[in-house]
Amino acid sequence: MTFSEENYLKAIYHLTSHSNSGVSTNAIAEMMETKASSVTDMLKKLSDKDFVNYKKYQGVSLTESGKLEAKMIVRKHRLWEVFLVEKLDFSWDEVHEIAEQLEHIKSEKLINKLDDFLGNPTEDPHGDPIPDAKGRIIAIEKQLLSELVPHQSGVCVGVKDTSSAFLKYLDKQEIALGSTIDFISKETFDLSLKIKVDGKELTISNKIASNLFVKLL
Amino acid sequence: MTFSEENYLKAIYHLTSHSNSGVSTNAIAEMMETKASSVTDMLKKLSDKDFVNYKKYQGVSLTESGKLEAKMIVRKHRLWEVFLVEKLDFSWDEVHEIAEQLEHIKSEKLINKLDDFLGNPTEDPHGDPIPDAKGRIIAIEKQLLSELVPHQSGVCVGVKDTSSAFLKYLDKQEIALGSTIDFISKETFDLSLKIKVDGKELTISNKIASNLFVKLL
DNA sequence: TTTAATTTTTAGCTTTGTCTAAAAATAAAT
DNA sequence: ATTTATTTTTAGACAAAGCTAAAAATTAAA
Ligand SMILES: [Mn+2]
Ligand SMILES: [Mn+2]
Ligand SMILES: [Mn+2]
Ligand SMILES: [Mn+2]
Repeated sequence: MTFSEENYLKAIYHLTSHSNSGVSTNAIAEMMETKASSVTDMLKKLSDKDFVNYKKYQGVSLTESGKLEAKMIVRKHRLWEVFLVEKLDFSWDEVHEIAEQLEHIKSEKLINKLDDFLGNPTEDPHGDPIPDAKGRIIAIEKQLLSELVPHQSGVCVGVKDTSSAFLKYLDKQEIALGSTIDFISKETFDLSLKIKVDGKELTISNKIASNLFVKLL
Repeated sequence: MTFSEENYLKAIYHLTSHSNSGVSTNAIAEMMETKASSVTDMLKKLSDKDFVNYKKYQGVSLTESGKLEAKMIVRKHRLWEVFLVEKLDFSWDEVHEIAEQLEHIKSEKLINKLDDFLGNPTEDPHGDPIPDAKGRIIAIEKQLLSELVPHQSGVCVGVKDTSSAFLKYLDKQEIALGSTIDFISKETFDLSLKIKVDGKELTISNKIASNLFVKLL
């Protein structure tokens, strides 16, 4: 399995994880920042290897083996992110790029030992679940802060956007995983939210709220 | 810098580190398990990028920038080996292959943080020196056990052959880095050595002795 | 239901790194 | 000093992964 094949599987996995229907060539091309023609070429290759179900012009989906492969790459990515944050003291906005490289290291023994070394974490630094060695995922119920109604409270458990810009914004506002968030009121004009973060009042835009996952208290 | 370019630089570095004259195309081909024609192609590319001094038919050597690049790859390789052994509890015969992959991960910050996390080790699990962030190497004086004369004693500080087979043999004989070795006598017929390892008497072949580095007591 | 727009695929080209086979240069041996 | 052997380089081919431009299929619009 080449790096490129692994990256395509991962992209298809992420695109199909929420809407579990087939995914389009263009959607993959956009996510991978490549051209549709390149995607078509790769889909044929992945189809020959039985990692995807592909019929011309009809979108693509992962086979069971393709899904497992994808989950193992995601597992590696997220475990390495935990390592970088917990052991090497990286901040959560710096780890994604490095994990993009580390996720391609091939050694089952390595990743399982790393898993143990980290204490078998179930979530990565961004609150995303880490598949176990068999591909099982423990999904916690969480919802977007933007979907709450005033006077509800929750704990911040994840971010939807994991861009460095967004994560740095959260650092600046002192919003972190584990922060208690009380939803006070919503402004009807721009849908911005007045909230309390660990007791401290703050106003955030709806865009921010729709990228923050909370678990209701 | 591609993985392949990095591997060539590393090979040339290792081939020139002892005999610091130019190295032949064939020698590189043999070390990299590839063909001489492939080597020639790569040497042109590395020469264009000023990593090597290369003139047709006249062997090749590293430029200063090439040597520094090579050292940084060796640094990464050896630091990752320390990580695998010290933190993840791998044995010293398992780490080389994985380090061959990890040495290509690109992030200066990562490797320097890893270095600190490991306590800035100066040697890897096989006793080889780890270049620092600037490429400096602290060489300890050591010699092959096969070069000693009877009644000399030393501490085992390194291995020349790092193959899994050899390392497993040493494990079996309970010879490890740090073991005290007393050289008792040499058999004239086959040059085999009678030694004591931490007080326990043992006979080893000359081939073994010529792959063990000791520091004289 | 034709036409128009969009999406997807194909065809052909490029780069990287590899290979084999042949040619050229160097080294060794008569 | 030739001839022979070895080493090194070149020439040409191939697979992987990407691209552009054109063709084909599908979807949307008129
Ligand atoms: Mn990530
Ligand atoms: Mn993450
Ligand atoms: Mn090694
Ligand atoms: Mn080593």
